[in-house]
Amino acid sequence: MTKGLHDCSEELRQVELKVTPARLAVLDVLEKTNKPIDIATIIDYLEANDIKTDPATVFRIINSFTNKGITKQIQLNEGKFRYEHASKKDHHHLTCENCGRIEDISDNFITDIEGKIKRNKKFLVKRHSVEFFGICKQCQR
Amino acid sequence: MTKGLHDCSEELRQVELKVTPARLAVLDVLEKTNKPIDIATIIDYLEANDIKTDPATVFRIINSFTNKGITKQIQLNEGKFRYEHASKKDHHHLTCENCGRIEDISDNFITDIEGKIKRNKKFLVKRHSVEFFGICKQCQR
DNA sequence: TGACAAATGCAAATAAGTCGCATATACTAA
DNA sequence: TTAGTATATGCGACTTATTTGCATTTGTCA
Repeated sequence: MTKGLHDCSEELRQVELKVTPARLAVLDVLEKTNKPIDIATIIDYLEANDIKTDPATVFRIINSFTNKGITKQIQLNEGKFRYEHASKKDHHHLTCENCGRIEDISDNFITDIEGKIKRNKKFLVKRHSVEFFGICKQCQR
Repeated sequence: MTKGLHDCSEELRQVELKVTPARLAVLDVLEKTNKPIDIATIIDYLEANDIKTDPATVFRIINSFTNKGITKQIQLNEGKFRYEHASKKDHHHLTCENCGRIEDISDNFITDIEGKIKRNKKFLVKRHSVEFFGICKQCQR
């Protein structure tokens, strides 16, 4: 049993989710990928690693993860959701509309704005989604 | 022929889209609503106003509008798109997770960030999506 | 180890959106 | 004003993303 797997088991127990092979495998992809990933990609990964699961199960797993705060649901103006491990520090994405590459940028400005929104609008911000779309360095050549 | 209708016709001609009843009606809902609206709501409105159309047509209309820059596609972490008239000045939304109300806030901070992104990351931002979710004033009581 | 709740697999259902094709309609130019 | 043409629409089928019900399996914990 590797350290990696052990950590993931802990993570599941802490949110009172049973430790199952499918869940460990999904946690595994999320860690390996480190970018917002869609369900189809997760399923491909599981298949490639001979972990037999049903798509419905993967959807259920990801939903339980999101409910428990293990993952965050993200939308990049596609007709589907992507997911990212919630342990990543506050950050946003730069999505290249040409090659699809997704870069991260740190979030060191939204907090101020949320304070402003609270003062001016009396709206209590609980979460935000900040996404940038454009052309990445490589594709500008 | 009302002034309203005439304006909408102009808007369509300017982007080389033929002026049809369905398109005028969709432009009409978009103006009346003034908030990001989903396809189902547009269809409901058309039905309520006895404008006979097929859902496929509405999807096609909205897509052509978005391609021509008449509307903007927006995602509020639902499994679908919403659309908003592009003539609205740069702004973002505050979506209440309790009652669903959508408020606007003006955008007077993102421009700076895009300059920073360009300098630091050499990523050329072409558009952004900035959404806040939380609890609105009314629902905080 | 056995019981029980929770997780999974499978199949079917739903929702959002797309596509092909035949027909209808808006625009253009005569 | 009208005929011709390109475009838009309606309809039906289809795809993709996601959900749900239900029977079965599997973690967990005493």
